[in-house]
Amino acid sequence: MANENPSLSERKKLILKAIVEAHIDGGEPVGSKYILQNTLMSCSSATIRNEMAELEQMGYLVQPHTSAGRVPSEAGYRFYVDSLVEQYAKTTHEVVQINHLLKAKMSEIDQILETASRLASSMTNYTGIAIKPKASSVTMSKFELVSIDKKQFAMVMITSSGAVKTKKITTDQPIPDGALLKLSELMNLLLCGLSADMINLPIIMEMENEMGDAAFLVSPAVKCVWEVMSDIDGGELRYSGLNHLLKYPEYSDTQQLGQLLGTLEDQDEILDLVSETEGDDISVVIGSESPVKVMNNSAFVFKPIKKNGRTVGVIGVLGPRRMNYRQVLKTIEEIGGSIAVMFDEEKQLKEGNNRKGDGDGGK
Amino acid sequence: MANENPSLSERKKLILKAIVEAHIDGGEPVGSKYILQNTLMSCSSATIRNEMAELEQMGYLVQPHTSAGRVPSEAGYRFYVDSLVEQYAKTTHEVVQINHLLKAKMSEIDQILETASRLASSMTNYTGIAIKPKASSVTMSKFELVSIDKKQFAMVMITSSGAVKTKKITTDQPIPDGALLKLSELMNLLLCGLSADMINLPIIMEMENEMGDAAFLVSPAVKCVWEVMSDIDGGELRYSGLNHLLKYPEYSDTQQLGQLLGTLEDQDEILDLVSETEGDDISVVIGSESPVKVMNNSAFVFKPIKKNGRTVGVIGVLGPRRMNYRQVLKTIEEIGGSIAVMFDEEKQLKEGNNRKGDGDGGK
DNA sequence: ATTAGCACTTGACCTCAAAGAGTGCTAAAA
DNA sequence: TTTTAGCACTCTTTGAGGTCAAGTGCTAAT
Repeated sequence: MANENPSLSERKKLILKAIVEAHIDGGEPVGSKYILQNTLMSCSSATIRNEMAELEQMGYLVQPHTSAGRVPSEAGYRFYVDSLVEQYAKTTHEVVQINHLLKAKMSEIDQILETASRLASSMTNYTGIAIKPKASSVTMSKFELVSIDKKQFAMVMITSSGAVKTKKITTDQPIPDGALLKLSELMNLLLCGLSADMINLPIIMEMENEMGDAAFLVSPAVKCVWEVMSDIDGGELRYSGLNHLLKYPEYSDTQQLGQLLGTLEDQDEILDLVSETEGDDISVVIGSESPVKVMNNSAFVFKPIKKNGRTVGVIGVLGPRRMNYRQVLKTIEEIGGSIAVMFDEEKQLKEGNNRKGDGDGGK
Repeated sequence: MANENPSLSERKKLILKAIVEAHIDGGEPVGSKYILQNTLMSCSSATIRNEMAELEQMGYLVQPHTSAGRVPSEAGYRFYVDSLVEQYAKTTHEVVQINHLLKAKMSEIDQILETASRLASSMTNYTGIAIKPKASSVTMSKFELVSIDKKQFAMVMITSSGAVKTKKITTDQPIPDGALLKLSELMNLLLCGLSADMINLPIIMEMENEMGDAAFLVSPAVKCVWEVMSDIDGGELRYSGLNHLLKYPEYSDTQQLGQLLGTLEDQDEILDLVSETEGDDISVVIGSESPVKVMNNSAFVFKPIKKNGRTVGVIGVLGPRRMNYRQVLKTIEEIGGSIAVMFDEEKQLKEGNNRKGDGDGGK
């Protein structure tokens, strides 16, 4: 297939590499003069031109038009990539961060909001937005430990708001018989009702003390609890269906679109905008009614999602100012309503339970 | 604030509404003649022009330039939206679907892939892609039921691949004492090792028979199991960081960008492209090397994610053909490696366990 | 084999005029 | 007093023509 690769002279390789990298960098055709200046070549531009002409004949370069510089062809990129492919090496530094992020799971609310955003986008053909404001003061109301095998168990946590969280925990040593039962009793006794910052060293030490020879289980378990609780906190903004915006000529100016997206990335501005608008009902922000300047040509329809009276998120739709408000309003109302119903069902059941048998895991 | 709203004559309202809707539809300034033709107005264009002039003076309309039609101003949209806001009503038909989608949770693999895609995008400044191919033959290896309150319990399921799934189940009637224990025994006995399509009516009937007066628990529980198992199946494609593409002049042509995104939405083409390329290693598809025509100016770097020897997903980066291959290759390799390590840890632990004590939840 | 110099090609950019769309205004009609 | 018809006016859009700069290919000299 690519049989002539080895037949490239060293200088040709150097020139090809220089062209590819220059083009990657700048995006424009690169001329002989540019190469001369940006690489340490001991020859003139004419020589480079000759080599370039040959490289073009071989199929590695392409001229967009007669008097433009050269651009790498597919084969050119292919050669570059193939000769590069052995070179990359892991930078262990970044790997740690990757690992951390990968292991962080999505919370339940996150998932609902994400799905809602996706839904809103696909139903309206605009961009769906989901915002999770900074929540706080989550506590656990019940723990349950489920053995998976000798060295693994799952921790099931039920939060004060009734959400069920699962974490899988892996230990170095085999788990002694009965240790899980003991640990779960202990956690239900000591950790229920505590917010993340109330779990401190004395509590952990007491737990380790009580656990005896299975004390090694305490640290990872508590760490898990802590992670889950802090996972629930933290404001975030998700959007989906950006591609829909491209259909509208308002955003054919890539500049503006880029700015708008930048604003979305920033998050803070949108979060401000949303938190400014109080009330449970659906809101419509049109153009410069918002403090965000970039949104001059856009409109933003959104609705807070309440759970037990507290705002747990916002879902919405972002589109051109001339968006189909009728449809969007309907859709957001529907999705918001659906989520509210979901939460309401949970709430009613919990209240019913509180009235009948409170304090089953009491502290 | 908007005090003069009621002072609009009926005809003005009608015209304003027509202009807003025409503009929503077409995106261009709308002239008097157009309105005359597209609404059933019994007057001439001159009359409409007069009204439009007045509406403009009132601030509801705006002329981009002297000889263009009118475009609704912010106030115009505001008036339209406000007068519309009471009108939207729920179409209960769609609500059902919304509910269904909202309640579907993300699987663990999904979350990892999603995070990976996000990571890849933010680390490379191109578009991150995560693909979950059609998986199959998931079975459950253990069930555990955890009571939440009188009418709610959580079902913890451990799949054959070791993933932990949780579903919360809400019942109409209070759950009899001991019923959960019985049900969990029954499920562990009858459902372990079965794939989704092997759970059939006879099994369910036997379970209901065994459960006696708590038979009402069986149906929702089995349904849940089934949902979780089919949630794990099904190919899907996620991408994130589309906005990064806007930075590159290759995609400043909104047309092309739109087509490319359309291809991504289609999913099938990309799924084909990926499944065609076999092997564990990182792949680079440059431009028209791929069968997808739209990708002429683009390149796609991806790597399959294996778990226990089976491909469970693909992560990758999509960008302009002149992407920074060095960086992208490195990043994908890193993320892929991190995921592999995560899976490997799980695998090793499971194997260690299998050797020592297999069949703890045996059937 | 390399280099210097020059003619040549071609897209980018600017200007200008013609065309087209839609208005505002005025005067007549209802 | 309100509506309508007609017409001049304004402003964008489009395409043609012309200049400019970039970068090449080629030839002749080193």
